[in-house]
Amino acid sequence: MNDSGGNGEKKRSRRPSAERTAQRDPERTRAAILDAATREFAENGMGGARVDAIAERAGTNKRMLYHYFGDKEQLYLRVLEEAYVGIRTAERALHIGDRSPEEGIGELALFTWRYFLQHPEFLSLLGTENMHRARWLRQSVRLKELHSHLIGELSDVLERGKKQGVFIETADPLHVYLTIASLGYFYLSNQYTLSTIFGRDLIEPTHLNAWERHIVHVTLTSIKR
Amino acid sequence: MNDSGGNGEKKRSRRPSAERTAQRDPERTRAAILDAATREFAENGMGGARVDAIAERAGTNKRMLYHYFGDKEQLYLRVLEEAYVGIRTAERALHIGDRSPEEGIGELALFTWRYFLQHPEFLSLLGTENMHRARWLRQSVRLKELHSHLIGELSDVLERGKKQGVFIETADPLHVYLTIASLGYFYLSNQYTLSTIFGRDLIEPTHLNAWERHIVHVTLTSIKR
DNA sequence: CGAGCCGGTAACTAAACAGTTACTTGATGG
DNA sequence: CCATCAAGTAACTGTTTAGTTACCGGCTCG
Repeated sequence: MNDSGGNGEKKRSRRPSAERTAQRDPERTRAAILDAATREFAENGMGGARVDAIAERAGTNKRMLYHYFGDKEQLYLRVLEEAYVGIRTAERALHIGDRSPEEGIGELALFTWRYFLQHPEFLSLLGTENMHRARWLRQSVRLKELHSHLIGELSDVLERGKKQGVFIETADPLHVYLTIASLGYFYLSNQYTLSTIFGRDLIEPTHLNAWERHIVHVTLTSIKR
Repeated sequence: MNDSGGNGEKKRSRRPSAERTAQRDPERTRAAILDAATREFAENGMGGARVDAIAERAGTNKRMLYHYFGDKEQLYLRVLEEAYVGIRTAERALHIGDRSPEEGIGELALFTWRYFLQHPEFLSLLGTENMHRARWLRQSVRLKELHSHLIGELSDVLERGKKQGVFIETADPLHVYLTIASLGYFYLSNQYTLSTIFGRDLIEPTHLNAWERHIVHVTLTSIKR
């Protein structure tokens, strides 16, 4: 991780005047910038995010930001890539093929909903990127292989379900995933306008639980024979 | 509308030198600004939209924009309000209660999908507003009554379906509407990232038609007994 | 030990931005 | 035919912004 390697613990100076300057830690600074940028881009979008605000949130300054990430656009793309890596990595750990087809799909629906719920910044980043017609994501070279695994595994589960006669023949893996993602994404990312216009606080635990059950119900009834 | 009222049609000058300066038309200028602002805000969000760009798109200048709308925030709220009025007005014309319960719900699903498809700027504005946690929509005084009609009419249709034994007893009007809106919104507003990561062009007519049928199918199977 | 490198700071710059002001033009009514 | 007023123009202002530059200080290795 750290190039200057070895005994990284002994760096602390004993001089009392040095207490404001924390020990140097490139990895931590880099991670802090990425984390701060994730929050800033999620809250304000690519256009609305401020480089100064990111530096301040990270407890550092612009010089370091440009040093580690080049410029605002490259930093944004990094944030977006990391967000995708996050969800796809967690998804793989599910192993939805280890259960019965019905349980596997239900599990994926539950996982997706809960991941969205715990990672509002991911939803927001997707929204921003789509407003810009995937301008930056399209340039990404890292994200070609990442998503095929999901569709492949989902496809296997559906095939098994069809052979067992529990799923309809027309069930399509991409459609099933889009259904699950739609129901989670819209409810959460649009909760503020929806709560306002319909006068119901959608983020309340009661409603949240009801919608979780609804997602699983809708997904399964739409593909069950 | 126009304070100086009366005979607004006879204003045209016959002087040939006046051809570059179009006739004065406050209503048209106002509408042009609102239209230009809708596109600019939809494409760039509240933070990313540029007042100069709006004026240029409208074929006018900032002075007129500030004259008619006050400032950028008030203009943005106006755009948002008009967008909501647009969809809710079109929805009312449907009269989903005039058909059988099943047909009524199917009709609402089809309408919503097609409206979203034809008004991408509406979806984008919702996205922007939600990123800001409905900061401006909450301030709107015009939009309290607008949405209750939809839920009321939907509720009636569901009740009728339950009495006829075609719908399950647990079907909830808000859930049904959220299901329909989710499936349309996510597919369209996230089409760019989805097409990129899954390598399938979702805006192609074949896929569009398949998803339209899917929405109706999912909505109805989720509430049918 | 001291040269140089690396993590980090802060002040700066050129451009872009929202909002304003001084002005022009042309229609209208007395 | 001129005083008035509203529609419209364009240049300006103070502030904010992305990106840069000059500098600091401590660690490490020759």
